[in-house]
Amino acid sequence: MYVKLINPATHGKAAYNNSGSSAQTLNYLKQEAAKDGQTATFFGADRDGIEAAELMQEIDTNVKGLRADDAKFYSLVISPSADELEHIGNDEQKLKAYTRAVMEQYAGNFNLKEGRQLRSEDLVWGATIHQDRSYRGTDPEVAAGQAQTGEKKSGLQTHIHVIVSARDRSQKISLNPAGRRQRFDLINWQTQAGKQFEKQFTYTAQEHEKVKVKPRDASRDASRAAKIGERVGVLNKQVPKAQQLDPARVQKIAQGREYDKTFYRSLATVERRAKVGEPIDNAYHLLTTGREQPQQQQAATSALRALQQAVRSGRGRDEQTESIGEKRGRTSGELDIEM
DNA sequence: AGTTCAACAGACGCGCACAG
DNA sequence: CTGTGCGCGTCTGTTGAACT
Repeated sequence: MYVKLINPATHGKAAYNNSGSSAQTLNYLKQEAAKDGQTATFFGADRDGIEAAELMQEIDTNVKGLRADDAKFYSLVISPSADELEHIGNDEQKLKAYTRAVMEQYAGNFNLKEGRQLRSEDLVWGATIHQDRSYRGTDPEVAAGQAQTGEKKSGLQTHIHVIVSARDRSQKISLNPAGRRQRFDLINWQTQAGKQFEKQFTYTAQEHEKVKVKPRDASRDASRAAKIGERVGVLNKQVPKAQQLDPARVQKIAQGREYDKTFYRSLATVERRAKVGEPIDNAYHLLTTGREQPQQQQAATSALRALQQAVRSGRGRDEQTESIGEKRGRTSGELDIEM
């Protein structure tokens, strides 16, 4: 199972521009369906047969609180492998049921304040099933002369397009699946979606059908540590004795943060200050949290904020993930989605 | 009520070093 | 040569608070 969030910026086509009306995107999906000889009707959480115009109305009016250039909706593609489609007999009803389950998971993956949970009925969304895919100019088969742009791909190519509003139904919560991982863990959702298919249809996924998470590469940690040690040494010569840093403690912080960007950014900040003779007495705090000042807690509300802060700084360092979206370096093409 | 601001941290992408 | 990963500058989304 390959579940994808389309990035309109890198995707090139205007069809996925999402900062305005959804008319363009829906129109495009309609056209594509027409090419397959289908008529594009959409389905939602609890009903079928929604017309494009109706969905457009829903999406385009569910934008209170969003700014002019903000994303108003997101385009998702749910793309089972040919084997998976085979397994369920390419059954439209099963695909709909599956999409509904995946959208339930989509809603559930948003981490909201005070542990609020969203259900799919809190979302505004609609989906449509496409049966075919065509070759694109960027496909390797086209480059190799084995296929022509626009030519239909063979085999089962059924996939599902979903349009989901960037605001919840109450228009109070922004729902951006492309943002921070603490807010919405895209990889986790994609993984869940794969497992959902296995569970829902009693299927055992093959390795290549699963989301792969690359573990962090620790092989260079030793050389990182050496470099950091050197930098701390240089830095310590630039500050008065009382402000000098304990190299071992700095190493420990670096290790704890898994040599992430926040650590390096903070280290660079401390170095810059040491160089111009500014005090660096908050160095340990800065290196540990990436923040200059501890969160002050005057009111009860800010206690919660501090807690969230602690949670944030305590986890969520990037595990490196293999690109399953539109990141550079993708060459397989096998799972690439025809829009 | 709605809008703007400031602070912050994660994501993105550039330029570079290095391996094969 | 290409591909990959690194460090870090920059961009962007999210938040609560301070403004209308």
